[in-house]
Amino acid sequence: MNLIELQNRLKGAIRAAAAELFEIEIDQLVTEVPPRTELGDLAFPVAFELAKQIKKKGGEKRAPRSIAEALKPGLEEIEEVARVEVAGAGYLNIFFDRAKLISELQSKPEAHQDASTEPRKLMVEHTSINPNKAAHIGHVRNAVLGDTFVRILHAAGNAVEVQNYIDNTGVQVADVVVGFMHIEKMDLDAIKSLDSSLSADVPFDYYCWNLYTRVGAFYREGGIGGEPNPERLKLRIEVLHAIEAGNNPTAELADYVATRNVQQILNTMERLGIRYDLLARESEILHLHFWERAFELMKERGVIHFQTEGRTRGCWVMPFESHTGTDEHESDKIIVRSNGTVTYTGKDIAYQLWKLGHLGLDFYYQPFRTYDDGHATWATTSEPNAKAPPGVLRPDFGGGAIVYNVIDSRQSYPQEIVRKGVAAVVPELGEEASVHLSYEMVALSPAACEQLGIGLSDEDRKRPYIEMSGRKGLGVKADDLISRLETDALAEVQTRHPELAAAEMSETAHAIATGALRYFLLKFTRNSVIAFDFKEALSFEGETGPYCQYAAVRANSIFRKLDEQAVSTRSSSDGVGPGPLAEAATLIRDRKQDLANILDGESGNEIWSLLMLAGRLEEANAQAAASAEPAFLAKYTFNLARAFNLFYHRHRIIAEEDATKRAVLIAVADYTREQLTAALLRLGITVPERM
RNA sequence: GCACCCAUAGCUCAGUUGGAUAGAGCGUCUGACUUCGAAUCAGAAGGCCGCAGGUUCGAGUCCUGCUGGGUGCACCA
Repeated sequence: MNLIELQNRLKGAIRAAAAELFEIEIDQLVTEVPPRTELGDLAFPVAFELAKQIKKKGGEKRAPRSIAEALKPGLEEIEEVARVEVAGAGYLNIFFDRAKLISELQSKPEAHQDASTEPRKLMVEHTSINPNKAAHIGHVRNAVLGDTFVRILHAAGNAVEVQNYIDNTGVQVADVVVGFMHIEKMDLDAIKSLDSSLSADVPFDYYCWNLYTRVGAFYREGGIGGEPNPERLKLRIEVLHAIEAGNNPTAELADYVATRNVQQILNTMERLGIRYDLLARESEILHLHFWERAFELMKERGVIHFQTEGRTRGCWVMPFESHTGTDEHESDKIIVRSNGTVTYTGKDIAYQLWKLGHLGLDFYYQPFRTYDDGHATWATTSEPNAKAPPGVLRPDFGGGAIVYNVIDSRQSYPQEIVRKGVAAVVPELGEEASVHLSYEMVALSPAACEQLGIGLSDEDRKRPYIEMSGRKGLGVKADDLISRLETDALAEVQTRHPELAAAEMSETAHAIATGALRYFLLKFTRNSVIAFDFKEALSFEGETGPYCQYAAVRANSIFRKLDEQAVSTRSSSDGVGPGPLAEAATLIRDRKQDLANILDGESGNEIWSLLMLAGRLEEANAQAAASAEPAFLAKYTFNLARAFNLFYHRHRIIAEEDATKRAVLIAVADYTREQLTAALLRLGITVPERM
């Protein structure tokens, strides 16, 4: 028995009563948590809705309170319900049988397997950083959002495939290649020897970050702000064509640069506990002719048509009536240019069709990286005979039932076109199969810019935030920030726990740093712009990841102490005993009457409300999954940690003299730490031994 | 010009498909370490929820208009 099951039973009882008494089918039954525990554990404002329905149906006017009274008896029959009160204008407030429920909540675990009997697979694409430079904090928001959402979907019982799209043939990679070839005058061998000679301060992706900003200036006369230099811009086109064609020294060089950056980015993400199943590379979408197939499908189904006149003469366009055209802007979206080349959106439709299992073509695959725990990240390849080491089993990639694309909100227009295009090609899929999991950008606060030594104009200083730009090299690099968090955390650990071994110290510092950064990026809802601020991001106090970790660490230390006590008392006798948790469980099972007294009244309410909050993890998770909003789970986790810290302060658990009360406190603390640890794990945050 | 997003405490943000007295964190002020560790807790102060209408038993939440800010609308990716 968990709270969701209990809630469903209550809903069932209300539905049955409404059907029987008023002949009304309730489609949406709202539940609510009363503002204070004294008002009950669960509330239904259903009588208001029923009053409306009854009036509409028969014209009879009936007071919500009397409707609530009529529904009451059916609810009171349920075993775990102690009593039901009608409150306010007509709320149905449910009070659970606390003594009964506390022992039932103890008997876990809740297996979700029954929910996931359907074979459908969900797919999440996230990170997808252009492989031409190091990751910055904005990229990390994308990755953390995506990774956390994957964990939430998993916890809800879904099969999930994680993809990271690698645009290894695009202009951004081409620009860095131009930098290496035409600014640095390097060939592939020179780049390789440079790569192996780089220091840890400036690894390959950092080097590319700097080079990329120099290319921006290189394209203009006299540097940034100057007129475009057509001769040099032609180099970009040349490189781009060479990369697309493949099988030439430039393409080989580009492949090395892109692959090395992907490796570096994967290293960065590994620091945050983020991994992928598949790296889908644009080079294969190109070379395996995914676009050509999608083009055929789109022509067949009449999704696009050839323009014979007007400004877009010679192009294949997709009509897009929801956007009205103006003099400046076309209402139709060009998919194939008049020179015959395909736009990015066209390629994206092909990729999306493959993801959903409706392209009729597949990639070849090879392992890109394997991890100690047996996990493997695969990459696409155009080599049909790609080999995998023995023992590494290839999963079936693609064919997702629903595809979530984690992409920032600036791309909502192209994403809309992809969604509509795919739905037009495969009508039975519908637009619901493609979900744009959009989020607002991470920008820099003016204060953060100054700390980075970035000069601002007076105009910029007045703005609420300044957009980061890879092109301008304007941004906080992910590895820099993580390292700084680790340094700060390590200093704290060293002063608090000088007795720990060095390895354990740095492990703890790493857990804290990851917790701080992940929580910081998750506490904002997706459509809120994060104006990055160093002070906030580097904080370990207040609403932060470390705060939540600390609550779990404290809870664990209670049980460590309890175990130590148990061991020391046992050593004098036979050396075996039931252990403190089992003892508590026995007391809870046998002393129902004492239990009821302890859980009653003001002090009982306070203990009980923590247990109820801890019991709502799955509910919070389900809501986070349904609304694709990881922040919801982050807020829940923080609130649970906060409630535990309060509980921790009010009760001396180990020193409690009343045996039954002690058992209750132990049971509640144990249940809370389990739920809190599980919640944190879904946010990708681990709980260290000590901190 | 058109589309989408945002506006809630001094600052940064929550506020679940409309529900009971609008909540956190930071900052400010006051207090709590003989402890299961103070990366903590308690208390105080701080709100015409951008403005004006509307819908209804009920609106921070839904609708319309307005104001102010952001983003997008390439034969770029």
